[in-house]
Parts: sequence; C-alpha cells; structure tokens
Amino acid sequence: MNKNTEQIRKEFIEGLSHISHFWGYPKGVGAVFGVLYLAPNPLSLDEVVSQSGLTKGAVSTNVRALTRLGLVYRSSRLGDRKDYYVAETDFYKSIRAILGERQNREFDQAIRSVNLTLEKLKSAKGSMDEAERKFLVERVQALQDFFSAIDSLSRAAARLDNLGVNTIQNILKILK
Amino acid sequence: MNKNTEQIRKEFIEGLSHISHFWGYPKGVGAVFGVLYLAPNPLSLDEVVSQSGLTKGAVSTNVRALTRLGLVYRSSRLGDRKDYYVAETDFYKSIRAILGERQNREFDQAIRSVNLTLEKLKSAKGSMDEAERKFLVERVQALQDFFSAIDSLSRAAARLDNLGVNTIQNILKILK
DNA sequence: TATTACGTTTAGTAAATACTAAACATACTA
DNA sequence: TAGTATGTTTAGTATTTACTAAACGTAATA
Repeated sequence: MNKNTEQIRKEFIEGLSHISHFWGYPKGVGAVFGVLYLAPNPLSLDEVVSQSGLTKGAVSTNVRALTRLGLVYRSSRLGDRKDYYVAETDFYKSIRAILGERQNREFDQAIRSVNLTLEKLKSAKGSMDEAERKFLVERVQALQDFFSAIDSLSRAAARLDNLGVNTIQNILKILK
Repeated sequence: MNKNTEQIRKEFIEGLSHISHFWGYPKGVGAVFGVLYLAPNPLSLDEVVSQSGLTKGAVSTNVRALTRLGLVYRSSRLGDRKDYYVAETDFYKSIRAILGERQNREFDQAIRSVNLTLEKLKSAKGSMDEAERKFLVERVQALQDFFSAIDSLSRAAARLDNLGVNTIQNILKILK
C-alpha cells in the first residue's frame, strides 16, 4: 500500500483518537472507529487489530463500546464465522443514539439521586430549621427541574427520530 | 448544625460528584459546586475547603475549572482580601457557557486536524491510487461537514443567547 | 521592611483507567 | 468427539489523572 496514504491514514486515526479522548471515551475507541471509517468494506476483528496496532482484547472491548454507541455495526457473512465490522456514516443517527445511551444509564441514576435528596428534604419538615430547609428545597428543586428538562429534550429527540424526522439536522438548518 | 441536614447535604454533594464524573470532569469539581450551590451566601476558599473535605490546592484547581465553565463566580468584599465564590443558579446560562468552552478549545483543534487530513488528501492527486483517494476524500469530507455542523450549532446557540433569547428553554418548551 | 494572610504552583503519591498477554469459552469442522 | 478458529474475559501492568502536603509568590498591614 502507498506510503503516502499510510501516513495520512495514520494521522487521521490519531486525530480521531484525540477527539475520542476529548469526548470522554478511551483513545482506542477513536482509533478503532477511524480504522473502520476509512475502510471501504467490512473488516474482521483481526484486520482491525493489525491496522490499529491494538491487541485483540482491546479491540474487542472498544468495538463493543462502539456498537453500543451505534457508531459501528457488526455483520457476518454466510459460511464465514468471523464477525465483520462497519462504521456508521450517518453521524446524525449516531449522535442521537449516543444521547440516548448516555441518558439511559448513569445519568438516570444521577437524577434519581438528586430526586432522593429532594424527597428527604421535603419530609424533613420540623426536624430542621425551617428557613434553611426551604432554601435547600428551592435549590435542589431547581437542579431537579433542570435535569428533567435535559431528560425530556433527549426523549423528544428520540421520539421525533422514531417518526423519521432528523431532529438535529433540522435544528441545524434553522440555526445556520 | 443539624445532624440530619448534614447528612442530606453530604449525600447531595456525593451525587453531584458522581454526575460531574459522568460528564467527564473530576469528582472534586462536582463536590465544590455542590458545596457552593447549597450555600446561601458566598463562601471563601477556606470555607469550601472545610465543607468539601478537599485540600486548598484541590479546591483552588477545581474552583478555577468551575469559573471557566461559568458555573461559579468569584466575588470580593471591600476591605477583605479573601476571594468569595458563588454558584451560578441559572443552569441554562451555564450549559451555553459550557458548550462554548468545550467548543473553543480542544474541539477546535480536533476539527483542524481533520481538516488537515482533508487538505493532504486533496493535494495528493496523482501520488496515490485515484479510486482510493476519492473514497477517502469523500469519507473525511463527510466527517468534516459533521463537525462544522456541530460547530455552527454552538455558535448559533451563543448568538441567540446574545439576543437575550433563552435558546435551550425555548427548544424545550417546543419539544415538551 | 518584616510579618501575616491569603491563593497558586509544584513535587510526590494514590487511585482509576485502559491496555497487553494469555487463559478461556464457544461453536464450527473433520 | 477431537481439533481448530474465533471472540471474550481475566490478571497483571503501564499510564494517566487528580489528589495531598508543602513550598512559594504576592499583597496588605504593622
């Protein structure tokens, strides 16, 4: 393969690793995505291994993360027991998937924790200074409201998405 | 101070630490914000130190991160050389500031790196297989377009913000 | 100018994270 | 059923990150 191509490819993959890291994902996630994104056809795990320089274990983990994020798809060929992986090229689709993913897991739990605090504060009437309690309730309530707003934003995006409307692209069109 | 209050406060702060971590910031950032957010008046650095359990150095660093994010303000009192810190309570304001912040730094650089790859590919006409080159240009271009779309989204948000329109709240109202 | 009160920076450390290498599980093939 | 090709899990390790403790800088006061 052309030397020049190799170099450019490598730099691009490094760039994606950096971006990946910036968005809070392991660098390997970016590297694996980069490899798949620049491939004209599905790659097997071992091909990703050799092109990324990571080990099988690492690629396996990173690929799993990417598929959960909707950035990579697993495909298989008849009469071939290898798995093959392809990069998603519709990023708007992916971003919505990512929003959904991030929401549903830890974020949900975090909201619940704030909610719990709020409940406790509300039921603490009498057991603590009333002025202070009121203040705390107000503050925590405000945070809770904010979180549930974010939550409903992502839900709305998912809903529109199901209706076949490309939310993000539309918003962008309006704002541009 | 009331035992019950202390406990609730502590749990709340732990919750925020968790959220902070989830969003890719140090846990200390969440803790410091929590302390300030539950305070009815500005706190000095040392007060934050004692209420968060972190050391001065850590609080100093975390507070700086928070002020850059627009989540905390530094204020000072006449005839008092301590700095005092207050939590922002308008989260919509903060989220816009955060979007701006995240954009302008590393993200910008990441975009530039992708852009650089694109330039190289475009100027490599002749020095590599033409079909492959075309394919790569197409892919990298698509990514580049996506990034610049994201970029214009955040710019648009900032612009509306300047006009006194609360973007996010409005979007939420529509989508709810 | 010496002292004190404060915030920041630095050097070292502890903890978290993502990697490698290798063992393992699974399912296809002979 | 044994052997082989594949992906996953695990144990150990290297790296990164965010912390502590202490030194440092700076500015106000005496």
